Amino acid sequence: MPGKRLVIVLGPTAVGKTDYSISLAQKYGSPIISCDSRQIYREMSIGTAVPDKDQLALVTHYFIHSHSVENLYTAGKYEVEALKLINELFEEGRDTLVMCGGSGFYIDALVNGLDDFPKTDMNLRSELSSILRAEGVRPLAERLRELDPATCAVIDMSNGQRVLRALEVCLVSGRPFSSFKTNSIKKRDFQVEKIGLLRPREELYRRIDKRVLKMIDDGLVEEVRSLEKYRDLPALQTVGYKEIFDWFDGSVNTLERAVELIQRNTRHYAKRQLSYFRRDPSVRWIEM
RNA sequence: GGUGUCAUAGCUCAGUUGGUAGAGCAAAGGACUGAAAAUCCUUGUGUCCCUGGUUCGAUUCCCGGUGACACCA
Repeated sequence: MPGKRLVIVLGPTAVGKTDYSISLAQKYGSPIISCDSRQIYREMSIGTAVPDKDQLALVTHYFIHSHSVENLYTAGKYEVEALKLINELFEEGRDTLVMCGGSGFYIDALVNGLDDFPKTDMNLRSELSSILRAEGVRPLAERLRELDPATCAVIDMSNGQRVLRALEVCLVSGRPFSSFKTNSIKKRDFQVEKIGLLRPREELYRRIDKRVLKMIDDGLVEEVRSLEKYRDLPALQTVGYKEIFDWFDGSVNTLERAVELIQRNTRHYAKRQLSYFRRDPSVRWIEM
């Protein structure tokens, strides 16, 4: 598809991606394809800072509130579903599409593609997870060392989640995790343009602090209460939800303290997003 | 006003039997192939409150000062 272009608006949380992407989408007459691993869940709204009703009315948004926390969602699924949608929209005759989001791994999955790994066995995963919880990474790391030394040389062996995933793939497939990695970039039928939004750190942190207070005013506590039954699902391992759950069960003493923790953890998150995006030389940065 | 305790990293504090100091948190940097708002790694020079004394050497001991807190008046 010559001349087709996907413009991706990315950046740290609270930098102002939503507003920016809406004006861009209006300019190009494009819908917005969201690329956010949490706004995708229909049960979560306030704590994930989804675009509000008025904003959603201005431009069609995809992958906002489109899935349920009850079903595990992954970057791999996103790659397949988003790519399908994008190709359909281009086939309708559009030249430019706007994508917006802060989930760097999802963006990479869409733009470069992930390798084909075997399907996850959830029973095996929960078995390995309980070993990780009870005994730490070591037993998993030792098994991985036998099955896939090449991966051990490359990944951070103190990262339980990484070790677990590699081991899981080895056990499910009977092949080393590393043997699935091709280091290739999948071909896409469109050009990709990445726009990164930036603000001075202090200003970004002020915006984060302020937005968290607004979430509380908007009823975050009630939203989290309504999701208590989902507490252990991966989707609810999310800044803004974890801390309120901790307040419910008393491991955090006061709501004020929970709010402080949400603000701090959101700052940490923004920082991680920045270090993820900064290493991508294809991003064109714009100072807000 | 008197007596006592304390004063060390942005914060909370350890410590140095006298040889110029280190934890947690904060903060900063980084990694990332299906949980990614997840998960993991790295980074600690600071007038050790100020002045003077003792000493080869004082952040450490002593005198005085300043400030905070507590108790007594």
